[in-house]
Amino acid sequence: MKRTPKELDARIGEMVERCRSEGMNLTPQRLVIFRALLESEDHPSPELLRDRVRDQLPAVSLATIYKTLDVLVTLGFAAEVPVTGNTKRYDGNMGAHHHLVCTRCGSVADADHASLPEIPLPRSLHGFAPHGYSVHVHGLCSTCRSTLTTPKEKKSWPKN
Amino acid sequence: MKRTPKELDARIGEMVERCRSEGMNLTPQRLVIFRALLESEDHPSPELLRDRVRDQLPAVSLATIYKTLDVLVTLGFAAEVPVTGNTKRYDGNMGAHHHLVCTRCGSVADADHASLPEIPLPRSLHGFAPHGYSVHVHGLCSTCRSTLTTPKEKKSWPKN
DNA sequence: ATATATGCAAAGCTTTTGCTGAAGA
DNA sequence: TCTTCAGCAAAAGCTTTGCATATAT
Repeated sequence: MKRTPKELDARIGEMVERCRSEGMNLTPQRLVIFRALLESEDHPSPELLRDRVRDQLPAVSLATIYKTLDVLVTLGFAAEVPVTGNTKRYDGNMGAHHHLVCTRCGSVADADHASLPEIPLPRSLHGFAPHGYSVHVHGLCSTCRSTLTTPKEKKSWPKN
Repeated sequence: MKRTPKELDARIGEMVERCRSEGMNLTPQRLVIFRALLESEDHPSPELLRDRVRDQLPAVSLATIYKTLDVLVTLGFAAEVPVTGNTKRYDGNMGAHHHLVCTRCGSVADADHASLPEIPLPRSLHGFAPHGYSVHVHGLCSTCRSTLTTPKEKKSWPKN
């Protein structure tokens, strides 16, 4: 998610306020991790996020990354992204938006909610009461599109 | 996904054909697991799927469940569902459809693609070449809606 | 000063892998 | 008979937890 420095600072300010009002400590780890998440546009995994803050927090532990992400999710400043695969991935963009999922490399990019036409949700869907939605668009990201001449290796059968 | 016995048998027939044409063995495990997946409407995890086939395959191992699901995904007869949480979940419904995600219990139900208005996808989205989409509707499932007065368990589906 | 958080290491789960006996074709 | 597969157990990978120390307020 693109963010101006101003928006970024504003968001961090909200988070600072919220930590105070919740009686939580404002640690450098939390600030740096939150900022790194906000500056990421690729829904990083906890491990990747650790790599991104390592220059600022050389001794940070993965456990702290996990705990901080939990805090951010609980406070409503981050969300876990629904993905396939074995690792969690997080999003610091809490506005309504869609996901562009590359079927070739698995990348997940955000697209503004306004980039697709609005869907009028019915009052009820088979007894389900909808209250919002996001579209998962699948296709090819620009990187994969430009390397299409190098076909992805076909999966061979499990040889046990 | 609702399926008539006829559709179910047809689908299993396709899978049988495909196994043969690929030179793969048609084992009772594969048939039973695939059938159980097709009969599930809740996007079961591998472990839950094992529980569901245990009466027919008392000695089945979790490893076989995993391997079979891999095979089904590779052949295009199943798909991993993008979800949050720590366990994979699978879908035997390969037609275009949407997902109704309950924000209270974490259940994921299918909704026919026709249950929501069609979105005209642009040719390109920020360099991304779309080729399909599904909508993740979030809200309350009918079960959670009717038990809203009973704020008992928080989340029952994913174990975390 | 006191409550809260970090970092470490260990534990807990989920998923994958190597191997051997069993079974499908 | 000749592959391929199931089941087991071990390994690998991701996430959570307990605890002692360090830090924020």
